[in-house]
Amino acid sequence: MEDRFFKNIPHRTIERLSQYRRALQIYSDKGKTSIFSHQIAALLHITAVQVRRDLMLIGYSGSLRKGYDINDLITLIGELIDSPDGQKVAIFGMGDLGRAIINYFRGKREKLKIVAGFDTNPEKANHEVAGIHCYPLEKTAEIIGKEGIKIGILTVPGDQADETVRIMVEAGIKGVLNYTPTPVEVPDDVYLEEYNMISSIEKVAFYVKERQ
Amino acid sequence: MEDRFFKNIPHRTIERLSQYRRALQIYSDKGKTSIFSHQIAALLHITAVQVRRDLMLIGYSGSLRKGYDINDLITLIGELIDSPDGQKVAIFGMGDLGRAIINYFRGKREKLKIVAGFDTNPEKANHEVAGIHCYPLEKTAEIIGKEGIKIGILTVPGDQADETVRIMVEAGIKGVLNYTPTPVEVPDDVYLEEYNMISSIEKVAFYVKERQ
DNA sequence: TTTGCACTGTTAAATGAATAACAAAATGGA
DNA sequence: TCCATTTTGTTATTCATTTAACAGTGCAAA
Ligand SMILES: NC(=O)c1ccc[n+]([C@@H]2O[C@H](COP(=O)([O-])OP(=O)(O)OC[C@H]3O[C@@H](n4cnc5c(N)ncnc54)[C@H](O)[C@@H]3O)[C@@H](O)[C@H]2O)c1
Ligand SMILES: NC(=O)c1ccc[n+]([C@@H]2O[C@H](COP(=O)([O-])OP(=O)(O)OC[C@H]3O[C@@H](n4cnc5c(N)ncnc54)[C@H](O)[C@@H]3O)[C@@H](O)[C@H]2O)c1
Repeated sequence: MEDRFFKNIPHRTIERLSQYRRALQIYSDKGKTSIFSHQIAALLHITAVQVRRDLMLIGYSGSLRKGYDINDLITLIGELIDSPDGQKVAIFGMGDLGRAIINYFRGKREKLKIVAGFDTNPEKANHEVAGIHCYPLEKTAEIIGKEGIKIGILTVPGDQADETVRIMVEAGIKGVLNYTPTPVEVPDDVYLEEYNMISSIEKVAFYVKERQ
Repeated sequence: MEDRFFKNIPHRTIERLSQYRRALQIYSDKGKTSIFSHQIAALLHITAVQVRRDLMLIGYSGSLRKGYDINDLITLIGELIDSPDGQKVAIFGMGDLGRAIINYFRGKREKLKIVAGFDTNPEKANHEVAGIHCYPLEKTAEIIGKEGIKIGILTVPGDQADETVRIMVEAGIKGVLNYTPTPVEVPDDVYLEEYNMISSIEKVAFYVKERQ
């Protein structure tokens, strides 16, 4: 019932909720306790109407004169998008990007923790890399199963992406974030998000060119 | 006239064109010379209709029995999204992420080159970092102007993002790709793209949770 | 030939998302 | 006390994008 309710929140709204939380956190750190829709909007370069509409969809009400209570809203967004017991994340490929992500992620989100890494390089496997234990790829099924890890970030070389994601899925990973430039295949019950940095830069380059 | 024509190609199509090119390159490397719409579609997890529609919009025709000529299509996409003379890119913040991007980007795209880096850290400024010359931030206006750099990638610490982007824009940058978790402000004539890695992971985590 | 098949290319319809429009409520000041 | 102002919450409308429908075409096999 409640699940149903959450299910038909637009994908774009889900993305924005995560961004609202981040922006709200910054405001909160400055000592603010409440915020207006147009202030949130200005931070994210969207309209105030859109902010109000999103908050309406998640059933949050602000007060007419003070706007939205920052801490309440952060809590509510957390209840909606976080898992109550937290979720564990593993990194596949402990190279430059993998390490950068681990360092960046550390301590950022309480409910979402990187707990293991996997690499084929024998110099990395069975050692700590950036403070995370790195396992050899063969141990994937064992560790993923034992730890109950459901989310994997893929940062292996492009030509290893297909094979690695196959191993991940077989081991029980249900959500893959692929930073490789190689598009990969997953079964229907696995959620896949691909991010291609080159495309982002090319898009910026295209619109810069077009505007001149 | 021709510009007009390109202008009303949907933003999402522009994003996909860049991805088509990448996927086509992989196919081409395998020795293939032609490809069907449904094959391109399978690679990118979209429908064949959408591929055909996109290609229609850019005015490319395939042959009925062989599909699309891979090299022709790569060339055409290049003519559309690349600048004929190439575009130069600068990185602001030569830390873990900045270096990873430089290494990753090297030699990937002929028409899009990272040619300079900027950092406030005196140990980095005036040295080579990952094979790119790193300038102190004060030199931004001079170098950006002299080199004619129009695109900047922002990888400084979050609390430096606002100030750094101000300096970039003042120096003449017309397209910003912001990898900082801090949303930034740019004037109307500057194209801004923001990517927030935490939001991507949170989105994956959300949909994994919801499906259980 | 002719028929069936596997494609492409294009127009039409449906879906999804953002924006606009506006009613309702609380506050502070006239 | 009442009015103007400011902001929320919600429905209606517009806009963008995807998906569906289908006509057209060339090839291969009968
Ligand atoms: N560095 C960047 O900024 C950047 C940006 C976007 C995308 N990418 C992509 O991310 C991926 C990683 O980039 P990187 O710069 O970290 O490369 P890297 O070479 O530094 O790291 C790759 C790591 O994966 C390990 N590895 C190789 N095969 C493996 C396998 N089958 N299973 C597990 N681990 C394996 C290697 O030992 C190495 O540690 C690449 O696909 C790259 O194209 C990188
Ligand atoms: N590392 C990641 O995987 C990752 C992922 C997503 C986002 N980010 C974000 O990217 C940014 C950089 O991350 P990082 O891991 O490379 O951090 P880092 O600390 O390794 O690098 C930051 C670099 O910026 C330089 N710097 C500081 N102030 C500057 C200024 N005003 N102008 C120019 N240079 C300046 C520093 O000297 C340092 O070299 C951060 O905002 C981080 O949140 C990082």
